[in-house]
Amino acid sequence: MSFTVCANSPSLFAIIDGNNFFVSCERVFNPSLNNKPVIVLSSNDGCAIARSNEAKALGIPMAAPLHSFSHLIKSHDVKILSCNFELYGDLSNRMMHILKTFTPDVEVYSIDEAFLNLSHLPAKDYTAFARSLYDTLLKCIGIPITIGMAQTKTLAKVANRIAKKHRMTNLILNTPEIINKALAATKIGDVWGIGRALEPKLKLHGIYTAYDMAQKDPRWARNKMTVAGERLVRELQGIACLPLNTEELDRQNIQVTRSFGVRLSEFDDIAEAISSHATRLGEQLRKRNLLTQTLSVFCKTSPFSKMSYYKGNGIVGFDAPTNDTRALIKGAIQALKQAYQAGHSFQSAGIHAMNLTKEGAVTQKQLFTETSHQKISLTKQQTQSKKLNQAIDAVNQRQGKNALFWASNGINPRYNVKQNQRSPRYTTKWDELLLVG
DNA sequence: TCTGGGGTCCTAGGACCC
DNA sequence: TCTGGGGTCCTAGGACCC
Repeated sequence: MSFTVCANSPSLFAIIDGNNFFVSCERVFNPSLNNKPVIVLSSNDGCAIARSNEAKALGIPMAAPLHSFSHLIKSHDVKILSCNFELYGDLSNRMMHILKTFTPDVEVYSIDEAFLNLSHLPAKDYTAFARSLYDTLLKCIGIPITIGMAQTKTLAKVANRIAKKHRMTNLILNTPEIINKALAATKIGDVWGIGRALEPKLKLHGIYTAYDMAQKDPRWARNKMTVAGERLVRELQGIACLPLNTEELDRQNIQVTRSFGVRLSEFDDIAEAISSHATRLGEQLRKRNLLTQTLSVFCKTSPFSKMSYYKGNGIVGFDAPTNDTRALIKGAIQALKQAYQAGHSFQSAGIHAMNLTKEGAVTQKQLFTETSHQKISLTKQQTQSKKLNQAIDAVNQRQGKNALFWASNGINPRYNVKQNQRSPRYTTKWDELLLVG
């Protein structure tokens, strides 16, 4: 793998992220949650995926399963919410839109984070700019943010982390003294790019903080951690290796995975879930004008169960790349037959589309396997499928998800996830608007 | 009893070719 | 009996992120 240090890279990066983002989204429409411990749960109300500062102070860890802190919920009146990604996604879009009014050089990094290039600003204006960004987002969307600024993305992440810890709205690392102090105060496991597996390995080499890592020779890091290690050391040393990616790239793969509301054993029940996942997948592919050549499907038992763990996989390929829901469902069920094994208590199932291509591009396989006559008849069929899928998408867009659905998804499906505490989708559903009495 | 879901990048190793 | 070496492509799996 080739390795390059970025040429013409911004001389100052900012990372902006929404504080406890999902909790903050909920608080926008429900101020009674302010100043209280609040938790947002993962799909199926499984574990904590966002915590307010008050909930963090109670010692509820990230990704902790609900049952492991149920005693705290009662004793400290912790407010519990199911996740509402439609709401979070919409507020995220609004946040990114506002950021782009400040500068066009925005990289949307995740639902709650964006990198900005601030090189165009005079040095004396950095803090005022950050303050203005904070005030605007709080006023227009109601989401508090934290801003970290430094000469590389990795250092900006360090700045952001420290700012958050000290409840500051922004922090800039702009002198060697401040940078070294910040690095020394950052545990190696808290550095962006160092995960669970690398942390203990680095400690064996006497690296406990980001400062220790920054003292290493990049060649040493490459030897121990391959190209990512070399990049990390250089970034910590202030040499930008990660560019600002302002272009939104096409997805390389799309997956739809859900755990079931209850354990399922029968093939037909799991087939209904997979059929529903294939429907969601089709919607995603069409929204992005993508086609898939290959589908893989899995079903698995719970990894936490005392019973022996089972995961089955199945894979199907299509003659021509497709995003037609009917073809996807048919292929997915075929793949599930390979993955399924009777006698297990299944906990979740998923579908994964790979080898994605842009709609309109003809593959080499099509080019050489179809006569012109076949090509014309296929095109006609594809046109009909496209119209059908478009019509269904339009109805569901207007009338709500699943207003029209495929019978194979099940009339009263047993796979439905639990979402007992979901807030209204205030900003995207007319019948769920906030009412002021 | 109860433990999420959706991504990316990188490498090693096998198959295959000349 | 003696049986190369270098290249590409693909896939699985591990690591990371949010």
